[in-house]
This record gives sequence, structure tokens and C-alpha cells, in this order.
Amino acid sequence: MNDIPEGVIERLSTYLNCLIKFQQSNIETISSERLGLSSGVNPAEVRRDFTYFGTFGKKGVGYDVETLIQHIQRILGSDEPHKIALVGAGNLGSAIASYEGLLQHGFHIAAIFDSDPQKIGKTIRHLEVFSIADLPHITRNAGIEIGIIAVPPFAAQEVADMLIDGGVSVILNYTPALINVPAGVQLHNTDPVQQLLHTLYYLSANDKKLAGRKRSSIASD
Amino acid sequence: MNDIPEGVIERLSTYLNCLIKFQQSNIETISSERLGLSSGVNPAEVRRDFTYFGTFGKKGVGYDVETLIQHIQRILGSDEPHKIALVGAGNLGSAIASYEGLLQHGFHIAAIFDSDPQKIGKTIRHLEVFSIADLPHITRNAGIEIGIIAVPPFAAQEVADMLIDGGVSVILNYTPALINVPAGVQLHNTDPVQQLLHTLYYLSANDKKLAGRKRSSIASD
DNA sequence: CTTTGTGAATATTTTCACAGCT
DNA sequence: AGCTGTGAAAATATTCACAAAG
Repeated sequence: MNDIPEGVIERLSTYLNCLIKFQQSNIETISSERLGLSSGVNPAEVRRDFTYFGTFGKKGVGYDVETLIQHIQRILGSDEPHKIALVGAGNLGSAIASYEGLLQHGFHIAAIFDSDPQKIGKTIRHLEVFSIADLPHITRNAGIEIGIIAVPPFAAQEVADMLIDGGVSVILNYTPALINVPAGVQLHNTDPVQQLLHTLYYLSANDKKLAGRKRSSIASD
Repeated sequence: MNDIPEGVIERLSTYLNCLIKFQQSNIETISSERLGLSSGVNPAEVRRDFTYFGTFGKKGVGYDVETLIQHIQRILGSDEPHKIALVGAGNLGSAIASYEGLLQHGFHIAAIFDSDPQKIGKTIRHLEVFSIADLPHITRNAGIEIGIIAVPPFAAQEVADMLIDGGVSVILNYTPALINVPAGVQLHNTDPVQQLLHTLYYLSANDKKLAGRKRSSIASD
């Protein structure tokens, strides 16, 4: 019957981000037009996106920022905490561990893993670094759902397999390696190259006619 | 007349990634079916994507991997080198500087910037770290087109403004900050939270009926 | 016999435009 | 007067299905 388009879910997290900024600026009410403007989405689309899940606005007024945030968080599932296993305690792993946004959205790094004996036992941001050998065991025991791979590319598939073995069902791959996962596990690749490549196309040289892109102002990805 | 869908461009960079892996496995010819399988795209769509730019295949045979790679690189513009300004020499910046994939695809970090006097003058991967004050000047002189922001979020907008001042037209924002850019500048946000948020929705609890996602095997983003 | 390239059909997404609520 | 929620229209994207090529 009603299948919710993937684009809707993607935009919902964009709206959430914008709404939180509005909230921080003490804006209490917002119109679809203003929200659309700051997220780069047509106002009618903003309104339709919400109607997939209910009717959250007040005609003639707009949406209550606080309430809308709560609705979106409940829809996405970020109203309750989620545990993350971070694999790789190098520069990238350390950067991710220090990333403030995670905690704000209910994501909680429950364990950090590395294969380097020099790093095992040390702490990063009050979290002990465990041996990667213990990954499946610890991950399963702690009920961790999300894995972030921040290791050298050659080890990426092996790490993914261990995460899956540990019961993880969402994997963020920060490696350029192409990873295979079984159905039921969600894989997201965050490859800077991939992102740069497709922006290149829109760089003037290729843009024979400089066709108007919809990627104009604030948000993307 | 013929406007090329944005999705096509996005998939093209996915194909390129897969094709390079195939090439590394010494596979010389590939069918749309096999390429589609490894990139999670319907074979007919793979074929149609290519026809926007020409006819690259041989009927009854498939596509020559080497040739197809060259075609896609030319289409995207990654057949010629592109210069990057990396702003932020902390953990994240260092990780990006060491990222091997960039060079492989013709991306070349031309300069690194930081505001910390402790870091200015030091080198990362044979590249001197310059003061952020010199950013617009150096960027413009070197003809740098791409900027990567890997600084603390509060400084993100300021850095973006300086990059734009320096003539950059593509910005990769590794910060959770929402950045404003003028039309003509392409902004890509790479926020791990954003990516995690929308995968959450598909985690079983919310998936009332466990509807079949198309995100199944290898590729995504 | 295999696999491309593509018209036509289908499906999905986005946008318009306006009735109806506050 | 202002803005939502939504049918209907328009625009896009995807997939089917098959003729043509090697």
C-alpha cells in the first residue's frame, strides 16, 4: 500500500539537523517554506514528507520546532540510545571518537577496537581500546547494533565480517574498500573520493551549458 | 532537451569504483548484468546510464573494463588532476591527508592549513602546514578548486567563506555545522550522524513489516 | 547464443494549486 | 491573512521487452 520513499527518510534527517539549529537560535515555530529554504527542499515536499507519518503542523501557523524534533526523532528511532563499536584507533578513529554530534543524537560509542598491541589497553576519550580479537564477543554481549570501520582498507572486509559475527546490523565503512555484507545488514560507504567524483561533473568545464543544478545553498547529502 | 538525471552521475562514480576493482582482479570484459549486480543497480539501468553519454559496449560481449573506466573518468572529469585545499591538521585532517584513494583518482592535496601556531610550519605527508590567514591568497594563486573542511564546527562557516574567497567551487564539509554557500559553489556535507540517522529507520524496531530494502549487498552512499 | 541499446510502459517523485483550518 | 494538508498534474526515473549486432 503506502511504501515510504527512501528520499523521505533521508530528508527527515536533514530537517532534524536544521530544526536543531533553529531550536538553538530560540526559534519556536517554523513554516514549511522556511524549513524548506534551509534544507534545500521545496516547501510542498516538506509538507508531504511529514504527511507520511501524521499531521504535525497548525494551519496558518506552521510547525512547533520542539514537537517536530520529537516526532522526527521518534520516526527515525533516535529518541532512544544506540550503541556503536568503533574499529580503528588511528587518526580517523580518534576523530570519530571525539565527534560531539554522535552523543547529541543518542549515539554512544560503547567500545573501541584496534589490532595494534601498542594501542590496546590505552584509552581514547575515557574508553579503553580492546583487541580486535575480542570484537565479536564484546559486541554481542553489549548488544551493539552499529559498527564504524576506520581501519586500513585491506582489513575492512575482515572487520566487517567480525562485526556481523558480533550481531551488528548497521555498518559505516570509512574505507575505500568495497565490502560485502549479507542481506539484513545495512552498509553505508563514506568515501570522500566518491563524493568528490560526482561533484566534479558539475564543475564548469563539463557543464557545457552550466545547467542550473538544484544543489544550491545549504544542505546536501 | 536532454537533461542528465543527477542519479546517473552518482551511479557513474559507483560504477567506476566497481570497475577499478574488477580491473585489479584482471577482469577485462564485463556485462551490464554483472556490473549491475556488484553496484546494486538494475542491468537495464546500467545500460541506459551509459547511453546518455554514448555507446560504449559490444553487443553479445559486454563492456571492455579498461575502456569503460576511461570513458567514465572523462565524463566525470577525473581524467585530469584536481587540486585540493585541506583545512584542519588535526586527527581528521591527518586521516584525510593519508587517504590513498584521493591520489588514485587524480585528486592532489596542494596545501594544508591550520590556525594552531604549534602546527603551522610542520609537515604532514611531505606537505607544509600553512597559516589559515594565508588561505585565500595561496588557494587563488595555486588555482585550487576543491576545499575540504576538517576543523572544529564553530570555525566551519568562516573557513568556508575563506575558501570561497580563494576561488574554490567545491566544498566538502566534514563538520556537523550547517554552512551557507553562494550559488555556484557545490557543498557536500559528510556528517556521520546524518548517515547513521537514516539507517536507524530501517533497523527492525521501526520496520514494522520488515519491507524489503533495496540496500542489500555491496554498494551504497 | 549472448548481450547491447532503446522505444514504450510503468512506477515513483515532485510540484502545483487550492480548499479548509486557525 | 497565513500556512497546512492533499487531490490532481507534471516531471522524472526505472524497468520491461525485444530488435539488432557480433
